[in-house]
Formats: sequence, C-alpha cells, structure tokens
Amino acid sequence: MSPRPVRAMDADEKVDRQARILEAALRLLSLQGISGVSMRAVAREAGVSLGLVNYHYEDKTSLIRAALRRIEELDIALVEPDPALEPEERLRAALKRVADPEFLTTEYLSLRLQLWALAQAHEDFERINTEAQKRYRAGLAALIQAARPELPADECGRRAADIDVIQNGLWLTALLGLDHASISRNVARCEEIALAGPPAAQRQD
Amino acid sequence: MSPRPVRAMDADEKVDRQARILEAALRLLSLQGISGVSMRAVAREAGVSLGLVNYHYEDKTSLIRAALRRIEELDIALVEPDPALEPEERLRAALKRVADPEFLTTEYLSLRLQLWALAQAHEDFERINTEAQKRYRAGLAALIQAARPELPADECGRRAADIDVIQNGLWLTALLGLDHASISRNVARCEEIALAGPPAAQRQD
DNA sequence: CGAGCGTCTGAACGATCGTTCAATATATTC
DNA sequence: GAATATATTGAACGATCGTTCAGACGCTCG
Repeated sequence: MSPRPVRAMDADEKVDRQARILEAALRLLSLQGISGVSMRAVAREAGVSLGLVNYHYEDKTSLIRAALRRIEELDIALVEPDPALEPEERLRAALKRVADPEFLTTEYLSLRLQLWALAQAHEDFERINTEAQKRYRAGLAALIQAARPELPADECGRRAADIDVIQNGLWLTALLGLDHASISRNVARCEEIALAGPPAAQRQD
Repeated sequence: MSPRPVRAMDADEKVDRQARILEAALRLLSLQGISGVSMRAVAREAGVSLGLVNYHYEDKTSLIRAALRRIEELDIALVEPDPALEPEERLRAALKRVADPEFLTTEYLSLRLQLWALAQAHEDFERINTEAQKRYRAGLAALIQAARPELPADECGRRAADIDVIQNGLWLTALLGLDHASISRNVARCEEIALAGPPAAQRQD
C-alpha cells in the first residue's frame, strides 16, 4: 500500500505526509485561526506540494473535519479512566488532569477554542463539537457514578454538567494567562462537587 | 457634518449607514464566524455599496476592531453597578445578569466566542480582549469589595477571578444549549463565592 | 523490462478577496 | 444659485483562494 516507509529518511521524518499535513493544519489553526488555514499555507507548513493536500484530503472541509476529530480524541482521553486506580482516585485523577501542564498549553487551548468557534459557523463542525462534549460529559458522569455508587444517575449527570461548566471556564480563561492558584482552587471545587457527601436534598442555610 | 437625518426615510431606517455597516458586520461575525465577514458580504448585509464600507472603515481590520469594541461595551455593562440597589443586592444583581435571557442569546454568545477566537489570531484583537476581561474582573472585584468592605482587596480579586472562570464556562457551555437548571446552580455558586462568610483563613475539614 | 499503481508535483482555472478611485449624488455654506 | 464639502456608488486592480489535472516519480509484480 504505502511505498515502504523504511530506508534512511533524509531530514527528520519525511514519511507519512498525510499525518504531517494534518499536524500542519492543526498548528496553523491554533496559531492563526481559521483565516490562517489555507490549502497553500498548510502545504507550505507541511513541506509538501499544494496538490498533495487535496490528494490526501478531498476538500478543505475534510481537512478541517479531520483536524477537529483529532482535537476531539485528545479531549476524550482526558476522562479515560486510569485502570490502575480505585474509583475515587480515578475520578480525582481525571479532574486533576485539566490542570496538567501538557493540557494547559496555549496551542492546545487555542485549538479547542477554534473548534468551538468553527462549530458556530458550520453545521457539520457543530455536530463534531456537540458530540465530543456529550461524550466527555458522559465519561465524567460515569467516573462519578463509579466513585459514588449510591448516587442516582441523574444526580451524577447534574454534577458532571456543573463540573463541565467550570472546566470549560478554566481552559478558556487560561488562554489569557495561567493563574495557577485560581486553577487549583477551581480544581478543588470540582472535586468537592463530584464527591460531595450524601445524595440527599441539598442543604439550605 | 452628517447630511440631516431628518426627512421621511424610505424603508425603516436608511440613515446612519456607518452604524448599519457595523451591525451587519456583527451579525455576520456571529452567524458565520470570521470567514463569513468579507467586505462584500458586509456591504450586502447592510444594504450599501462595497465602496462605502471602505469609506467609513479604513481597513477590514478597523471594521473588525470596531465590532470587537462594541462587544466589549456590552460586556462591561454587565458589571455596571445598579445605583438603585444596596451594595450586596447590587452584587447579586450583577451576578444574576449573566443568566438574563437577553444575555444568553446565541447571537451574543457567539459574538463573544468569535472575539476570543480572533484574539488568538491577531495581536491587536488580543489586546482588546485582554483589556475587556481585565476591566470586567476589576468591576466584579469592586462590587465584591463594596458588598463585603471587611475583605482585603486581594481576597476580592481572588473571588472575582474564580467567579470569572465560572461565568466564562457558563456562557461558553450555553452555546451548546441552555440548561437553565445548571445555570441557576452555577449562578448560586457564584453568589456563594462572592458573599462567603469571613475573610479569615479558609476552613479545612 | 514493461505494465500497473499509489504517491506527488506544479501549472492552470475561475471565483472571491481587500483596496483604490474616478464619478455621481446629496447636503451645507455663502 | 453657485461653490464647497460630504456621502455614496460601482468598476477595476492585483493578490489569493479552493480545486482540477496532466504528467512525473518510485515501487511492485509478472
């Protein structure tokens, strides 16, 4: 199928041009927004010819769609349960993951933002974003349910929704500059929400 | 200066074309993102000729800059203190304002989102967004300080920062669909944060 | 070797972009 | 009413856009 990726490659990596094109598109989308993503700019950034971009990706739309799906993968991985831990620690680890330095990169946060912005403009992209968000929230609710089996499912959903809001605010605000103290406070708040005591009616002071 | 806006206007309002151009740009930005904002599209949407857009706005950049400043104005107005209320109620009113139906419009939320997305791509727009956010947070901190005069200033800043995160998450998440119950819960959470009891060291269970 | 196939290139096409500008329309001033 | 200033138009410019395509390259198989 592919022309043998073996053999000493000249520079660092000239194989798998399709992947390099996708990464170039992601880089441009993050740094310059959708206006900076032209087929020619992507080709230049990936070090390939213009024609090859249209060879591997039928459309500009297909290219961007592939880029958005890549972002979605990274997102979902955040709530992927760590099987080495017990349920409660597994949930805590997932909640802490949004404060990881590798997650709070400007490049990654900006990519997420551009995904949201594109979702407003293009119905096709909106579906990708909505489904990603739905999957993420479902993963979160499952983690909460596992850590607090006594909770009714809809209460887990409520808590997942509230945490989702705060986490969305966290990464969005992080784009203006990292305030690690504020991040820790909000991560702690998410843990409180997720692991709050009894499922009983909320207390009213 | 302007050619007498009196006289019976033909349709509904054909005067103040500059304002209509700006509103057309905002409408397009909200509905289609930055890719949908071309000088020609703006002219068509505003019902004026192409040349007039470049007459009232030197650049495309100037036009978008004006649009972003308009969004900023709407944002800041949210924390504008209501002089008819006492400090604590004034703060509560400001915090509740983000749940107002007129604020949770898709058009307005999408505009905000596009502002953030543009800020990532263009240094000039980034400055506008950063300053708007700074002014908003300062207004929030001032409201908290007025409602809780015994708090040290930096504690007010911390609370404003935390509330800002949650509110950013609120409007961003609202773009996926309005979950009024979740919104109320988060508004309540913001009130708790802002009006929390003593400024003493936080309790540790 | 030559036919076949997947990969890759760069020129070319028509469409659209932002910007400029001469010309016209409208309002203000004397 | 002429003169002037302001507002408005639409054609035209060069640049860039997404897409297409004929051809070249490298590899495998008979």
